[in-house]
Amino acid sequence: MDKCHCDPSEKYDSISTGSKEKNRELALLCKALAHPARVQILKLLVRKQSCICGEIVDQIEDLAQSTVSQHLKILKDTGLIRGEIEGTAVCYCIEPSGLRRLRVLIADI
Amino acid sequence: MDKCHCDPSEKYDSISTGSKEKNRELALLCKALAHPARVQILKLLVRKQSCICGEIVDQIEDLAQSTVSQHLKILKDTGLIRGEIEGTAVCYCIEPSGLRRLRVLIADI
DNA sequence: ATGTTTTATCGTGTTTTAACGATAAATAAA
DNA sequence: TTTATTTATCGTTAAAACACGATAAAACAT
Repeated sequence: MDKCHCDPSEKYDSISTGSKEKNRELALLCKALAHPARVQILKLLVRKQSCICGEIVDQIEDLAQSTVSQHLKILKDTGLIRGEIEGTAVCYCIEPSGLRRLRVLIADI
Repeated sequence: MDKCHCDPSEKYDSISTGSKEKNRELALLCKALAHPARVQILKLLVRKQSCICGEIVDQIEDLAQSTVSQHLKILKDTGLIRGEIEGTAVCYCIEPSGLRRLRVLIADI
């Protein structure tokens, strides 16, 4: 609860808020994690370092299969996970570069 | 592009994806950053360690004053920034605990 | 007291997200 | 070949996000 005073000596022009592109990129990654189910899926895949097939659907309780499938698609399109067809099932796993990128951009804030 | 095989030996029950509450919390923080303008505002306030009054509106080009105000409100409600009335202006600054929390939860993934 | 500046809020329209059931597509099993 | 299993996609509905102009509220200046 400390005070908060403006310092007019600092010029705004001299402050870079990073490239527009990076901001957009971070916003997209964050949007992908802007839903509890997607956070849960990502964590699940991080912890089970080998990948998980469709039982993700069972883990995410209270959501229909089609809904979970949508969430998986969002994570995949954002580059945070990867899916590979394994017979009749599909095997999802972390896309490490995506997660790394997220961490870098967050650190950049 | 390495292979991706399921390991049926790992039991899903034994894997914790963190408390539902934490997942929800991270999702909310991420949602707050799920828009480029909000990312930009946050970065601006981090870099200018003393706070900035309404010129944020000028920095965020192409958005109306009322829209920027909405974004500021979202960041404030999420606990990432703080606003304090300073005469007729309002002075925004980072809420360090919020950003710290975000970093912790991201690291937790 | 009156007018000006700054910011928040309201009302509105548009777009995007979220969720579901139903169904299609692909493979495996019978 | 037929049937079952698994997953993605389609169509729909409801809710939330986004953006804007207009306006209200508060403090300052005249």
